[in-house]
Amino acid sequence: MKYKFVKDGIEIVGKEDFNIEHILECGQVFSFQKNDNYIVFSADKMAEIFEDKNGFLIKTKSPEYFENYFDLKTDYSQIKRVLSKHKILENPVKFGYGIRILRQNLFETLISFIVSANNNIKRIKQILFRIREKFGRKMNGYFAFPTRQQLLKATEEDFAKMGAGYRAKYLFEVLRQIDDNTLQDWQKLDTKTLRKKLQMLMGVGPKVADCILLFGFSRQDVFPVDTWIHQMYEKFYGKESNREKIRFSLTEEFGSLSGYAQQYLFFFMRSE
DNA sequence: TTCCAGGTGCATA
DNA sequence: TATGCACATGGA
Repeated sequence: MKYKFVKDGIEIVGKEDFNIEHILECGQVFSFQKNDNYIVFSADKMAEIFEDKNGFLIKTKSPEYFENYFDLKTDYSQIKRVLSKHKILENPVKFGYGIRILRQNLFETLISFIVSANNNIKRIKQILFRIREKFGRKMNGYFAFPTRQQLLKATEEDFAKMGAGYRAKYLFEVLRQIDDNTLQDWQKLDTKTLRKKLQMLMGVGPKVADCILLFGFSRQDVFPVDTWIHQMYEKFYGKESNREKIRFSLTEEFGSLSGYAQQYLFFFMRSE
């Protein structure tokens, strides 16, 4: 995929490997709005994405940040070629052709996916927007995602009032289990060790850990198994199984491309 | 009214 | 190690 930096941001040429609807609606991210165009918020940055007949314009004041965020240097055509050879992924890859796995802010990803547990996407988005509004820095026309220091001011009741439900306690606790540098420091760990570290955090089990690994730490060798993937697996492979076995089986099958495979499947399943 | 949503923590055997 | 249950909330 070709892209270039322009005056207002980044210009994406072509539509085969970049589709903003696929990217934002495939369940990997919750902080975005759809008006006439999509607007996405990440940490304290924002971008508005415009579509024209040749491709897309990522309008932003932080082009380098969003070049990384949208993973523009990775060749998704190649990934899709390999994955399409798996029977189960043939249609999902066609359907979600424009998906890219985002490289999201670590702290924001941690908080977001703790909120996501046993919750639905619409409500997850609402809760996270309230957290931004109440504790994030006011920017020009939007709110930044709060830093750990800002969120330390929140009480458990504050999180509950914002709709977090029983996860309010997890949020309150996890902020005190890490310090300001913990997640950055963990980047040097291998995936298996990092996964164990994450699961020691309050509200972080196998599924949430895998999402943080994939969408925050860019570890594409993990395969988050949620209710949708669980359903899909039992339907397609025709056998009952538990999440841990499914996770093992699918990471064996897809290896270093597990995370990509998972996103095409998840997006496809949810569309049906 | 009951079920479900990108599950996890905790008690129990 | 594995299983069962409780857990906030709101839409279908």
